[in-house]
Amino acid sequence: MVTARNTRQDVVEAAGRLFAEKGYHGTSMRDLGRELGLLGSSLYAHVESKQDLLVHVVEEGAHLFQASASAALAAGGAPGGQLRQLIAGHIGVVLGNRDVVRTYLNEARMLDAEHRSRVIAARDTYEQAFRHVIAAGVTDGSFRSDVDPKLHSIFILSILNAIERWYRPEGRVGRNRLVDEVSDFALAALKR
Amino acid sequence: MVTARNTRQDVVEAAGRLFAEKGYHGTSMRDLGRELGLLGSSLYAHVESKQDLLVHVVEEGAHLFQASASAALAAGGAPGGQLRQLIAGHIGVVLGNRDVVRTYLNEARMLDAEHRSRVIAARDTYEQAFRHVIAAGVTDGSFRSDVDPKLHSIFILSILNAIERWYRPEGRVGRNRLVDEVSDFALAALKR
DNA sequence: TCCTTACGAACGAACGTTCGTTTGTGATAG
DNA sequence: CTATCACAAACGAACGTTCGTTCGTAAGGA
Repeated sequence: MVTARNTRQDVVEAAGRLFAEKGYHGTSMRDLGRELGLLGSSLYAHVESKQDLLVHVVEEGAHLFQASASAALAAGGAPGGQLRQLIAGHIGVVLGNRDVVRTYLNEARMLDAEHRSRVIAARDTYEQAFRHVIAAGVTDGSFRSDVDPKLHSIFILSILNAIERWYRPEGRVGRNRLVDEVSDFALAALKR
Repeated sequence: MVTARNTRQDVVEAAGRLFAEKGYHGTSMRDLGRELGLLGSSLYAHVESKQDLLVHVVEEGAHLFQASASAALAAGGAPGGQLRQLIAGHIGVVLGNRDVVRTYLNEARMLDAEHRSRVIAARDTYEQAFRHVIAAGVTDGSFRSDVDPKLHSIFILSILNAIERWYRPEGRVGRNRLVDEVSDFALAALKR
């Protein structure tokens, strides 16, 4: 394949980029075409509709996080270490797929009701991974007994999901340092 | 018959509501008119432009947070207590002005470059309040010496700004409990 | 020869906004 | 107490533009 023609994946990627930057409703099909050197109408050779593009980007985001949680939990180990794994995995997904993640976090509410509720369900499942690890730590005594697993998982995920809003890879905080800082911050409130 | 006529403030309020719910670009002037029982064109008796509406809602949000920080710091006291005041104030603003805050947090990036940079500057000033209180706590020895004030203020603000995304006033977590949980979570990572 | 890719014109709908007109209301003058 | 007036609020048609999408057609590799 020599010719630099565009594939469906190219379109979805560009959509993730523009949706992240200008929002779903702030991005037109003609904008998206321009990003790929095409006319807006040409995109319909690759994609069913604009909404279809959003669905694909958001579902890719959901899948990335789900896969990350599965990998983090598969290793097993003590709750403290597992939580660190979950945090490191989440940060890896955010930093490795910024546009997809931004779209996943900010534009999922623009989906039609059916797709949106599936995404919300996926998010809840993902949050459960954090909740369960924290609850396990409370049960086995490695975390404080007055910890509310649901609230703490929300707090930790709030920090993790905000990273795309402020983090700059070229800044003074490296990726490993970021993982450590977030983990230490989260665990300080949990450790007995 | 008492015709409930609309004022400029009514329009701005309704705009905050719809911008929060469907996003700036997802809200049309006709949507906004319908919300008030008007035609879209009638709004121009109260407002210069759609962008103008966004400016007013976002600047109201910026002002609310700024006023909250001023009030929290005016009381003085130890860094730990001041941080609690900042957190309580922030949560008060979020819970008392949900739509304005949601628009402030999510739609400010849709502003034109000039207004957007002013909002970013205001946000940075607000974050400085948190940074300075944390730095003061490090200096006077009430917080751990290896705390990075900038990172920790970002983490705390991440938790605070995410509240509008998940908190339900009718849920099991009351407002005072929320303030306590967030404060304890934040201070656990700071206390030596 | 297919099949994929892209074009470019065109569609109807919706967009933000303008404008001349109508409506209701409160103040004022007789 | 009523008639008149000014004015803000709202209407509704219309503007030029952009929207998402469709379709017939052309090009070029497999």
